Amino acid sequence: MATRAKAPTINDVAAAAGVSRQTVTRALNDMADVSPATKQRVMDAAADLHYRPNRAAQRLVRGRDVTIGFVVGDLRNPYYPELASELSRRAAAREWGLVMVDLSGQGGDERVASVAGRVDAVIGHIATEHRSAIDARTPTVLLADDPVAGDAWVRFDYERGIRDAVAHLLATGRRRIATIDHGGVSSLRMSLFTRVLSESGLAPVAEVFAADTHQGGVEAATGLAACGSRPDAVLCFNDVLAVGALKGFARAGVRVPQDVAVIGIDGLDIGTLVTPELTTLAVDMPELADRALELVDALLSGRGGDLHRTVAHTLVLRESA
Amino acid sequence: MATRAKAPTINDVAAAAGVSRQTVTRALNDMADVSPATKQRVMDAAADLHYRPNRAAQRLVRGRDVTIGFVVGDLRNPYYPELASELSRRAAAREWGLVMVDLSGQGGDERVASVAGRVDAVIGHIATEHRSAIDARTPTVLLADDPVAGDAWVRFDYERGIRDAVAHLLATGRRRIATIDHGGVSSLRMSLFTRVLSESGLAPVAEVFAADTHQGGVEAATGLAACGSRPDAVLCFNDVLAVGALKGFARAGVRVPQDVAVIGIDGLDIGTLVTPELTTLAVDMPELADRALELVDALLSGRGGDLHRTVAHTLVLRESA
DNA sequence: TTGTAAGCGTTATCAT
DNA sequence: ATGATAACGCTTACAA
Repeated sequence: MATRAKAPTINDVAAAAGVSRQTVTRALNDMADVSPATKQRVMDAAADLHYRPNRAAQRLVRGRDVTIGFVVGDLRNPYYPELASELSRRAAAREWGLVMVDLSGQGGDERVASVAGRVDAVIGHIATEHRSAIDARTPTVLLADDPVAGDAWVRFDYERGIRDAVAHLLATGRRRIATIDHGGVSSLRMSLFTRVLSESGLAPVAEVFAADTHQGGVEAATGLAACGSRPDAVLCFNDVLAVGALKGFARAGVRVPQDVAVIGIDGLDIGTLVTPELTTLAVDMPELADRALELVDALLSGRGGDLHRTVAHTLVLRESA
Repeated sequence: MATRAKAPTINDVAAAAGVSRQTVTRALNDMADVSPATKQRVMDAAADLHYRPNRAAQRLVRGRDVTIGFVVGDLRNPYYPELASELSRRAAAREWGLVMVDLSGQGGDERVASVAGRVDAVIGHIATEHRSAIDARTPTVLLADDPVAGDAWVRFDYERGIRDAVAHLLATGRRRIATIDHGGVSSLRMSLFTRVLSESGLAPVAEVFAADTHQGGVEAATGLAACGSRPDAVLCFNDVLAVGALKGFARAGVRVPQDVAVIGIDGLDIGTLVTPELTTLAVDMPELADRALELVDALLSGRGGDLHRTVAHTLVLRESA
């Protein structure tokens, strides 16, 4: 379609039906003042030519509308759908369209660039590597742990949640604490965790890096379970990894939470699907969605003000810790 | 924005900068032949007025493009994101945009209607109640268990999968078989299951209806576990319910698969996250996505032919049965 | 009932 | 380097 010869226009239909463009519009849009016969003739001609009105043209003449793009790393990480669900609901309420782009797989850059070109604004956890793919003029709201200068963003504040988590772990007698991180270097959230831990004179007994998938969590936990001095608590980069860890430990015969406490980050629904249910640092998704859209609004309306927001994670105690 | 006074146009910028429209275009799009001074002046004026090019106009002049809408019942059921992920990838390959609409919550009808108006075609598991909200002229590809006349659709064929499942259950000595269905009346897939079962002279020992959520599954299993003559196998309407059932049984102290076998339908990733891993009737998502887009293509290009496809579910044996 | 004319906001072409 | 002048496909007055 994108490269089809040329789509029939309303003029083609008019010509085929032997009427004017106007009559076609009227017939096709069920407007008054069209004789049944003419209308039928127009409809037939349209069907015949496989005519489809050009949306861009329709919108141009009908007036402005807003579409925003939501860029996600991988739709299969439930974090994104959960956030998307909130965004979708809220965007609809403002009569904004919401386009989602999944960056997993090949050609992420192209996809980011492509969506940026089709929408009025972009929201997303956009990895640094993809940020340059976004046209500088496309209003963008970044969702990130580490704020980036020059853009509108919503950042996450783990401070309070992590302090509560550490306090909880210590209170329940955990001392051999490990982390399952993701990526090549220590993530901000894990660094923060380590720092808070050090305030109590503790240091992680292990810091393992895993692929950001369920399987990565399984493997990381398997390794941890096998290592000589097994940890008695693990903080995971996110819930997906944590759920994987739960499974890895279960397989290795390590009981959670008796032998080891497991804490995730995100507060996803899957945390309640598993047994034991996952204790996690949860983010308030509705709030996150609200903040993000609020910034989009500010960006689109050009009204200045502070384009930065912070949402805090809170500790949700369930069964795994 | 949708109702903002009126957005500044390129003409406003041109006027403000004291140049022609064309110069503005050139300056803003980094084209050649613009003096640095002029360019700067234009940029300033644009920034000043918070000018944003009208996408509809840009698209109109740049040529046709295709956007398809994917209507989902609830993004939080992992089935949808998994399918969306496939669709997204494939749509991108064809240079089609993909808009997702989550129908959960209030105002589903409006949302369906709204998206139908913004896209070139719609794909989705669209409940009968919402179908009428789609403009009759919007090409639509329905994904459903029960084919509906007059539209293009992809239907699911459980026959083979269900036969394999029944054979497996019988071969492993299960005789007291129950179902956890969803909705008010027996779903097609469950009816089929019951029918196949009857061919072996068996009938479900229980048919419970649950809310289509994880929690619904938990409750259904809890009830089944408590009932006097507990089933030794359960087929669930989908994986989300099945995972809930797994949890409900675990809580009730009923072992899976020793005491009861649990089988889901869909083949979602979450089935591998839980312990024991879920045995399920899986659908080939990539294939499903391919078929759906193939039909969209046929619809858009107006080329006739058979607009119906069938994809079969296959039994994936894991640990729960 | 139907047709004519005038845009909608942008980019492309061709002058200047 | 800059500016007229046409499109792009559609809808909405306004005529006929």
